[in-house]
Amino acid sequence: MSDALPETPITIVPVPPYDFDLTAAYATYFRGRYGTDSFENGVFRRLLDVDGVLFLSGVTSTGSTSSPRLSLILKGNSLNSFVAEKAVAQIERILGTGQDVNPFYEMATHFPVLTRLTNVLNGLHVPQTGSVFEALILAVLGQQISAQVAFKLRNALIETYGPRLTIDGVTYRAFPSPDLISSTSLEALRVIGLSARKAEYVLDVSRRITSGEIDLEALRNRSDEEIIATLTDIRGVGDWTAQWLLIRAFGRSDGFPASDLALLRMMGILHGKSNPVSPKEAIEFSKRWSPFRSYVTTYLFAAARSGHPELIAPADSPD
DNA sequence: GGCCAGGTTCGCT
DNA sequence: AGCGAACATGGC
Repeated sequence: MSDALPETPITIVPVPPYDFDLTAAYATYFRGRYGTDSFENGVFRRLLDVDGVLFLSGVTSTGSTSSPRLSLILKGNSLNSFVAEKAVAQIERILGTGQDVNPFYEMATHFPVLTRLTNVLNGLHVPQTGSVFEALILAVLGQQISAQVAFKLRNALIETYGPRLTIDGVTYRAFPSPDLISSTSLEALRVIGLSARKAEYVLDVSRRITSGEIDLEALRNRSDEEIIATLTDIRGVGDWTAQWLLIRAFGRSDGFPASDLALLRMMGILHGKSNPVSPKEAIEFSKRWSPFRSYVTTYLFAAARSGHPELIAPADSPD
């Protein structure tokens, strides 16, 4: 028997409730296509880099939110059961299938503002990035500038440095590894639109990872506090970036990017104000949502981006 | 044309 | 500790 499994569908059973459409849409920032990922016509695709070998994954839903089931098809040149297993694990993490949102929903029943979000966005899990490095670079590129510009910079970086694989006439890209970025120059990074400062951050962290000085993946076993301390020692990483990584790379439940302008504005609206709350107020207020602030943050952004801005409104009764 | 966007660092008090 | 400037680009 052969251990090759080309194009054999693999079944994944997420922890319910799980809304595949919503979660996959979030993974592509509700844009359909975002760098390495696409979600079009019900198919989520991503080019995976498994130990340097590239595979195209295609995921579709074959179940429902309350009884979820996903079908995964892998395509690549050297597919065998060993790498397939790793690829499945990656997809499960990226699509957050193993997360259990029920404890969060239980807490949400105590807060009208949250109940509204969890009702409409029922089954949204928090998508994860392919690696901690990927989340870090995407976050640095997104610092301060508008989502529009961040989109452009991120795509340009992936286009320029991401390894590619062509399947059925379509070229897909994976996220560039630290060593692929390490060998570039500040000038080359500036050409694709990065500021001198962002270029320094990106190059610096890539080289420190390549040299072995930093091991971001090793942080997965550490506490939230240790992760934040280690990350914020890296040039270019402040509290905002570290908190976003807790949410999107480490899958922690209580990340909260308190200096995020969009988040502060949304929380201002929840308070019935037209101006943003201060980071201090936001942290104070958010304590009642602990330890599920990653979910609150994700659901607020999902509401704003997915065509449900009305969900972000003051509660009828105070929280 | 100016100002601000899903921040961070650096160089001042 | 706390504050202001600089940073790149695009949209209003």
